[in-house]
Amino acid sequence: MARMPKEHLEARRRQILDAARHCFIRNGFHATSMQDVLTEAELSAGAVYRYFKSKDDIIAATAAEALAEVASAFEADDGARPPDLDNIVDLVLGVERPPLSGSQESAQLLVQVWSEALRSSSLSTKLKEVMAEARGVVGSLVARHQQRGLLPADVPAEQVADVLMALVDGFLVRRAVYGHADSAAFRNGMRALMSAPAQVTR
Amino acid sequence: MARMPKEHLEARRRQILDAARHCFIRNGFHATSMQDVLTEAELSAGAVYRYFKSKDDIIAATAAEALAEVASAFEADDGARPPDLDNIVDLVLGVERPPLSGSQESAQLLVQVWSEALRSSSLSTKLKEVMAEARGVVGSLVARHQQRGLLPADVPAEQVADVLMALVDGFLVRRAVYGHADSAAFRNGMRALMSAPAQVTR
DNA sequence: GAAGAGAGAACGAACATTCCTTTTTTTAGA
DNA sequence: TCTAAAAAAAGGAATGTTCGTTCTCTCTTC
Repeated sequence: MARMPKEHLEARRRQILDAARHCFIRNGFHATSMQDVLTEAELSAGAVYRYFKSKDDIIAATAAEALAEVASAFEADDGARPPDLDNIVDLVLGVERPPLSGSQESAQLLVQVWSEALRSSSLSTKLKEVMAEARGVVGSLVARHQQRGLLPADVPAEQVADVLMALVDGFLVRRAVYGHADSAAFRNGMRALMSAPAQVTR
Repeated sequence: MARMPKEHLEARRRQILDAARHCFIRNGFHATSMQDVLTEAELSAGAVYRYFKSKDDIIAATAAEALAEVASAFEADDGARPPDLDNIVDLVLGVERPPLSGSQESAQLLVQVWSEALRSSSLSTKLKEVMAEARGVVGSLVARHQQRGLLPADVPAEQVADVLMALVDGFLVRRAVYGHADSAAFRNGMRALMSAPAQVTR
């Protein structure tokens, strides 16, 4: 037998997924051709089809990684943290941490994942799972604030969590469309809305 | 000469755009084939290509109408209105008014428009224009609240407007992915966050 | 030397678009 | 008012391209 070391197999797979990710971010899942991916990966068709059985397979793997990135960004906030709720955007989008701080590219890919989820029921299922899990994490964060009297307790924590998560999604849309999306200004706006003492940005 | 009444020409154009809209919502811009559109519109290729010079032309027209829908939803809130800020989602998404209340379909199409804007610079430009205009409208709404002391005045109104608009976008994502997205529960969550008197949903 | 890994030509299907034909409609002349 | 010519509108087969995928052959690695 002449099986190559599996580290090399995994490296090849990664090489393909990275190339595909670039192409998909640049042109979307369906406007990207296999030839585009092959060229970007500097590999032949025969090579790529040894690691993925179809283009849809590559799309699914790319989308799954994007969702995993989101999930881990939320999971990292699970512990009993230093939570100012108006910091949640920074917390989740990771000003210092790696996860979603890949900035514009991750946001752009996530928008594409949303739109692909509208036509792929399996992707839609995964997306809903991630959202449900995140709602739980953020919901318990909200509940702790309610117990401490920092938030009105007469509203279900999950409803507040939905609003906070919608804020994150809306922020990601802005980050995807414009390149920057100033999280400090965003946090400022949140503070004002929450009637908390605000610090002026400029 | 034998030119048909222009009302019929416009009806044909509408028929094509409606069919294309359905297809695009169902399958996305680039996974929808011309044949799909022709079948849905119950027209031949020759007929459709008399009204649109290319598929990209149909995509552009569909996206432009979606953005116009968003723009008009925000413009309708321009007057000195009955504005509770936490009602903005209902206001903009139109619980009673027509604009974006087309519910899931409009939200799904808008997500596709976002993702298409990532690869079409002309669409990206139009999207930014609509966002900028909406920011102005919502910003002046915020400014009025600040003048009345309902919001901290030491934060630029536009920063608060950005947060509110991000909320709307996030809500639309939920409405696109799930079908429903309960706006009453969402408003409830906003009230809690804003420390305003909350009404319990259940 | 055996077999996995990769290259790249080849394939059929599907694609957007065009082109020619047929049908339908409007208008002008009688 | 009816008819005929003309032109527009629609149909649908045809076209050339591009797509995703496969197949065969060569090279590389254990």
